[in-house]
This record gives sequence, structure tokens and C-alpha cells, in this order.
Amino acid sequence: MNARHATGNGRDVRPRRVPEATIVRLPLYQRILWEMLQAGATTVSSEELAARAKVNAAKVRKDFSLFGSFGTRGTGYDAAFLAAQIDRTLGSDREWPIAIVGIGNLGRALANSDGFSSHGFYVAGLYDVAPSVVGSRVHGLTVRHLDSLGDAPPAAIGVIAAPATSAQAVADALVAAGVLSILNFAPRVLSVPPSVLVRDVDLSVELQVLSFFLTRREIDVAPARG
Amino acid sequence: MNARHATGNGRDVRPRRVPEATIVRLPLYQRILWEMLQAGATTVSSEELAARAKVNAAKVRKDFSLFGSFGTRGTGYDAAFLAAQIDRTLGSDREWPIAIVGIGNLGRALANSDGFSSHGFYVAGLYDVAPSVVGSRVHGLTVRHLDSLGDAPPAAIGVIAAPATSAQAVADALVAAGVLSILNFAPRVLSVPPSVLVRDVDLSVELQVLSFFLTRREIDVAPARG
DNA sequence: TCGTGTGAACGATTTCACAGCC
DNA sequence: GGCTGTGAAATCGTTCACACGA
Repeated sequence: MNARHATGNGRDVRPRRVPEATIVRLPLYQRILWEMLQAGATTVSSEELAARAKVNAAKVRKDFSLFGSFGTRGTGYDAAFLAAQIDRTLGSDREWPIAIVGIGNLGRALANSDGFSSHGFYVAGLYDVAPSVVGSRVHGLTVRHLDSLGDAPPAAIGVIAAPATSAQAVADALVAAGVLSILNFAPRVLSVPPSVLVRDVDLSVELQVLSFFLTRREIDVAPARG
Repeated sequence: MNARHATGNGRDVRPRRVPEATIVRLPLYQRILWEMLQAGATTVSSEELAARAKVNAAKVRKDFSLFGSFGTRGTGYDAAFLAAQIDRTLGSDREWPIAIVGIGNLGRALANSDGFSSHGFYVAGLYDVAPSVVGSRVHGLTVRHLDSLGDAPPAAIGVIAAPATSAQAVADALVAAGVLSILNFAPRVLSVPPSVLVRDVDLSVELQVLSFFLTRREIDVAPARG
């Protein structure tokens, strides 16, 4: 009585638990496969994919085996088939409307970024509260007031690019509007109902992780190297 | 027993292996501590910190114990002392010059972001190759040509906000200029010498992870909910 | 022969549970 | 009594090593 498998029909192999670590690697594999396809490749081995992704080959095979994707022993994987499988697994074969809240420097950069207009994603709405921003046009869209969030069908993904101080209020508004998941760039731990997925991206954390290692290195490595 | 902490003299805290997972949480704790200090708190328990960070309390205690930080049994941690310890651990008590390469929408957003001008970080140089951008002023700095990267003392952290196609060339230039670590926003696996730290941030990956779960949910949750 | 798929070993991280101290 | 610090257990993820099929 653990995970409810929608077992049933054979077209969809849904075997076991998928580690989040695997999910994060799928887009990487997908990107590399795409590049290889562009270069004319038709088959690809776990070894080659692993080398390009700089990961272990067994990991690549295990990742794919979780989805029942299978290659051919002695040959490798059919690159196009594998890419299609990953697309389907990640939902890249569907359309995902995105609403961005907070049209400052970051919000603008996100609205114009390739990553937000590919893999099935498209920017469906831009929101802010500042009168100086509401009404302006960004990425071909008119920025609306946050209060009008409920006027359009809810986005699949709400992106919070607002200041930390208003992040929770924005999250509440997104949830109220029926948004199913949130990508949060504000340095704030959000409270949302359990059914709403949240992923945090904190750019400052990444810098701090680097400075931790730089600090350490000075202590650990420098003396060891003379 | 191995409670040798460095009251005053900073170089004796070399306790055990620090999991990367812990390092990533430290900035979060630090932020929460800072907020609590602002609100007038003087002591804080692992329980309270855990609740605010939405993590397990034992994890909080174990994380801190790795650095020999210690609280007072029955009381909790001295908030100011703990915050200072974390600052020192993360290197936030030092100065970290950052060079940003690629002054498009994202590079501009990063240059102006709070996270790049706090915790000891400061934007020391902005670089690009496009004639339309080189020479312009962003965040109070003049954007220079990438070729002049070596003219200034090397940054501690190089940020790649350039297109994927030029990411490796930018990485090579950063390494040649003596940069010690790289924060890479380009969707490209970089090759650098082992001594250079790289951290990848791919905004598109975050969206794809969300769409994976949304796709799953539709299958798993929707039928269960009717 | 080659490369996938996978059980089993290993390693890393989290959580439990409680002894020890204030 | 309350809360930290930490071994030990549980869980999660990675890597090894090899059987198996093309």
C-alpha cells in the first residue's frame, strides 16, 4: 500500500521509486542527447553519455532503467527513442503555462530566458504591484497587477521573483489562484498547502557554498601544497 | 570530548567531514538567525530553527555540531554567537570579489541582485564581448571586454551568464585569469582543471523538475481525488 | 564481444533515541 | 525539566561487478 501504481496497461512502464537526484539529471541527459542527435548520432552508449555529462556510467544506466527505458545489449540506446522517453517522463511533450510574479531585473531576465520558452514551457502572464511596472510590456506581454492573477486560467507553475518581504503574500495569491507548483527565487521559506510543490532557487546560497569551499581550501590545501 | 571550538582564534576548528548537504543549509540557518536577531531574539533552540527552516531538529543540531559550535543544554544556542560562527564557516566575514561574464538580461539582474552584494561578496568586474554592451555602465561599473579579464586581480568567483555556445570559452578565460571558482548559469557541462570549483545553476532544470512532478501527479493524484 | 540491466556492496545523509549537562 | 550533542539505526543514493542478451 505504498505508492499507488496506475499499473494496468503495458505502454507505460512505471516500476519503482524515482530518486529526485535522478530527475535532476534527466534534463542534462536530454540536452546532451539532443546535441548528439543534431550531430548525427543514432545510438549512444551509457559510457559516452556518462563521459559527456561527467557522471558514472552505471548511474546513467540505472537512471534509465527506472523508467523501463531500455537500450540494446551490445549496442547501446537509440538516441531518438531515448530522447523521446525522457521528454515524456519530464512532461516536455506537454504545454506548461508559467506566471511570473515580480517584474524586476530577475523577473525580466526570466521572462526573456530560453529556458522559460522551451521544453513545453511558455510565459503566460507577468504580474507585479508597482504602478511603474504594471502596464508596461515585457517579452511581448503586458504586465498586470497581481490582483488580476485569478482572471486568467491558473498557470501550472508560478514563479516568485518578488522581494523576500512579499514572497509569502505572493505565494498565497498563487495558491488562491489555483497554481499547482511554485519556483521560488525569494530567500524565504514559504508555507503552502502540501499539494503545492515548491522548489527554491537561492542564487546567494550558491555563492556562499563556493565561498565555503574557497575558505576551506585556503586552510586545507594551501599548506599541503607548500 | 572533541568540543574544541575556536573562541577567538579562528584556525583550530577542523572537526570532521562536512556533508555538502550541510553546507547548503548553513546560509538558510544564517538567514533565519539574522531575522530572529532583528526581532530581538537572544537565544534559539534547534527546535525553533528547525520549524522555521522546515527541517528536522536533529539535523540542525548535527549540522552545527560538525563545526564544534555548541549551544547550552537546557537553553539553546546564543543566536548572535551562532550567527557569527556560521558567517566564519561560510567565509562571509571575508571579501569575495566577483566577476560576471555575459551582461545580458541575466547578467544585469545578477549584478544588481542583493545576493551578489552581501555576505562579503561584491561585484568587481563586468565583462562581455558584444560592442553594443562593452563600455556601457551597469550597477555602477563599466562593462569591459572579456579580453581585459586579466588586467584586474583575479576574482574569487567567476559567474558565467553567457550563452551556452560560448560558456566553455568563457570558462577557459576565467581559469586563465586565475579565477578559483565558477558559478555557471549556462546549460553546458564545463571542463576545468580539478583545482577550480564549479557550481551549475540551470533555471530550466528547475522548471523541468516541477513539470516532472506535475506530470506524475496528474497520473497518481488526480484519479485518487476523483 | 560488447554494453545493458541489476543485485549487492558501499557510501552518504537523515532520523531516532537517549545520555549528559544546565 | 528542557535541550544539546551524538552513537546507532534507518534511509537514500552511488558504484561495483557480473550475468545476460543482441
